[in-house]
Parts: sequence; C-alpha cells; structure tokens
Amino acid sequence: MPSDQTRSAILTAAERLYAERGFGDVTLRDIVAAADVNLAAVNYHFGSKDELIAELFVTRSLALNRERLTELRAAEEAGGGRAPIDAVLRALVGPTLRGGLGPDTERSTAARFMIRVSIESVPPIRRIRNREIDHLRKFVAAMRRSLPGHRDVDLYWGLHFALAMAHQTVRDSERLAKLSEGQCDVEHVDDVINRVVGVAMMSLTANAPERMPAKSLAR
Amino acid sequence: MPSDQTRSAILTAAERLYAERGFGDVTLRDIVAAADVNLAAVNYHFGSKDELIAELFVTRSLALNRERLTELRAAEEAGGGRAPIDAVLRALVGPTLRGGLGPDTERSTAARFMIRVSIESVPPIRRIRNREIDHLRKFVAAMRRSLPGHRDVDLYWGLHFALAMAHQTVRDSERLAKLSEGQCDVEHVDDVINRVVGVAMMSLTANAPERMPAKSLAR
DNA sequence: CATAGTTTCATACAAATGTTTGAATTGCAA
DNA sequence: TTGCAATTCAAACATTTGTATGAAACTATG
Repeated sequence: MPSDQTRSAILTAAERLYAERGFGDVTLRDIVAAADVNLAAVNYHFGSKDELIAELFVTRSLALNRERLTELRAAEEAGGGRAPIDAVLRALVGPTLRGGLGPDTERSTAARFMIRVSIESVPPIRRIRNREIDHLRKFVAAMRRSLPGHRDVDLYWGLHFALAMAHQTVRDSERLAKLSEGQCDVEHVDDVINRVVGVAMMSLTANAPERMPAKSLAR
Repeated sequence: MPSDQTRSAILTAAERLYAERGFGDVTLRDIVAAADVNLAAVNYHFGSKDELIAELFVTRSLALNRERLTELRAAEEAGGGRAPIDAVLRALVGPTLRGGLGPDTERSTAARFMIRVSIESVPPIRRIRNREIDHLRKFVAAMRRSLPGHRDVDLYWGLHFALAMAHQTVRDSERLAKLSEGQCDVEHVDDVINRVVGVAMMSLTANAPERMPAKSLAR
C-alpha cells in the first residue's frame, strides 16, 4: 500500500485552489506547485485532470449528502418520523451555510469547492450531478411529511428557494457585506441559517395548503 | 464611419456563445466561426478578447440597470414618490426573470449572458462590477421609503434574498423542472415573478420593524 | 545484498489559444 | 479612374496546457 502522501497533497491543494479561483483559472502546474510535487504525479495518481476533479467531487458530494441526511434523520426520529418543517429545512441548508460561511477550515474549503462545482459546469461532473436530484427528492418527501396537505408544487418551490438563498449567500457574502457596510453579519452563521430557514418556512406556511395569491400581474 | 457589420456580428455571436456555454469553454475561434468572420477581426475591432467581453458587459449592464430604474421610477411616481414594496421588488427582479425565463429572444440571451458574468468572475469585469453596488443602493433607498421604520439590515437581507431567488431560478430552472417533474412551470414568467416577490415581501413584512425571531438555535 | 515493483523526476510533445503580421481587398472621395 | 484609408484575410507566432516518456530514486521482499 503506497504512502498516499503525494496523492492527498494533490487532492488538498487542488481543492483549495479550485475553491478559491474556480476551475478555469487553475492549471495542473498551479496545483503541483502548491502541493510541492512533480508535475507528472497528477497523471500518475489520477490518470487525468478530469479524473482528479471527479474524485474530489464524488468525495465531497457524498459527504455533504451524508451530513444532510444524518441531520434530517435525527430530526425525524426525535419527532417520531415527522420532523417540524424548520428542522427539515435546517438539515438541507445548514451544512452548506456552516461550511461556506464558517471559519477557514477544511470544511470551509470543501463547501466552497462544492459551490464552484454547482456553478461552473465542468464535463466530468455533469454526469454525476444527476444523482443530486434523487438526493433532493428525499427532502421533498420529508417536507411532505412535515406539511401534509400542502401542494407538491409549493414544496418544490420552497426547497428551491431555500437552496437559492443559502447558495447565493455563500457565493455573494462579500457583496452583501459591502452593500450593507457590514450590517449583514455573515460571521454569525446560526443567525444566517435562521434567516434563510425562516424565510423559506414563511413561504411554505404563510399561505397554507391554498394557492399563493397572485398579486397584480403587472405587465 | 465603418459599416459595423463585422463588429456587431462578433458581438451577437459572442454573447450567444457565452450565454450558452460560459466563458471558459468559448474560444475566439468558436466566436468567429459562429459570426462567420475572420479570426483577426476580433483583435482588429476590439483590441483583445477581454475588451470584447468588457464591452458586452458594460452594454448589457447599463441596459439592465436602466430597465430596472425605469420600472422603479414609474412605480414611485404612480405612488407619489413612494411605491408599494412589492412594486420595488418587482422592478428589481422582473427584468432578470423576464429575460432569463422568457422565450429565446435577444433579451433572453442578454439575460443569460449577465447571469454568466455574475457567476464566472472574469478579470476584465471584476473592476466594473463594483458599480453594481451603487445601483443596488438605489433600491435599498426605495425600499426604505416603502417600508419606513424597518431596520436597514432587514432591507439588505430582503434585497439579497430576492436577488438570490431570481438569480438561481434562472440558473437552475432546468434542475427545478426535473426535480418537480414539470410541476414548477417556469414558462409562466409572471407567476414566477409573483412567487419570488411574494416570498421576499413576506420576509420583509411578516415581522414588521421588530427583529426577526430567532427560533431554536439548533447546534 | 540483490531484485522487482512502485514512485518521483526532468524533460519533451502535441494540441489549443490569444495575438500579430503583412499582404490582399474593399469602399469611397478627389 | 486614381489614390488612400479602412477592413478583411491567410498564415504564422509565442504561450500555455494537459499528457506522455524514460531514466533515476526509493521501498520492500527474497
């Protein structure tokens, strides 16, 4: 069994650089320089640049999904198979927000890497990414259990909006801080999670099982 | 005065390709092939690839801001200097959503190009993008007029979430459609706008001038 | 120690990409 | 028509990038 030192040095350096600069701006030579290994090591250990990215992605994707589902199951077991809707939403967006906004740790790098992945659609990942749908469906099912009687279409929109807010907050935290001149404090992650979950929850519960009232259809 | 035919053919082709595939995957040769012009034409008319992108961006950025502000001013004048909050939000997210979700027209291409810009941060644009903050501040001011007594920080978050939902809906409409098996109909743009505005509005008005109640701070 | 298998290394290669060049062509005014 | 500037064109250039190669260094096993 090989020492794995080189291999994991490449993975660590690559993930950090991708998270920081995106896929387009990071070359193999950047990676091997950061990892302090030889250029040929990437192809030796991973076969190709794409396979390196794919390995990073599957690892982190599985970890994220596992973390979400663990939280969801814990909440559902605590509630006897039916978790309150805010707990379901919290399990959905919590891992991403804690990772993306929290202190600079391995988790933070991983979260930012996943954000990049979901943004810059790189070929080796497009295929694998379809599994994400199956993962999200589990949360739709949990939401259905939490809010019986609600129309499915509203649950879908609620989940979509919750993810949108979480995602964009991680992506654009800098702009938000600048716009608000520091008033929107993204450092207090729990407050952010409460905000996102709160808004998503309102959109689901404010106008119960009925259709959302369409206001003036201007233009 | 030159004929401009080549110049505008390049701009049109470039915008379409960038909107479709992103900046990383589109080469100058792709662009000139689509525009049916010579390779050297790009450098002759624009100086460099980056300047081509920059010109596209400033044009579209100004147009988008102008469209938003026109709608906002119309709403404020109709209300005697104070527009209802939903009209302000509608002016903010309407242009993006109508452009991004609407039929395949020039506007749709422009909207999708702008989405790309806001995602893949390419050097020639990062500088110009700071002006976006000033633009958004005008909407914060309008929101302040619409909802006197509200805390600024809540307005910032409301604006941020509204943009997040609009943005992500354009970006991920495909996933949403697949997840919901077509139940979430993004073709009916006005319905989508109503949903986004409705949720953003709830997040602003549900808990009036007070602080949003922080629910259980799980973990 | 000797040897076989694994890993590292310097270097090379081919393809792709943005840019440049200088000649050819076009459009138009004198 | 002639002459001149603007534009178009084919070709080439310099870099950059991912990948491949073959020798060297290392590791562990007999």
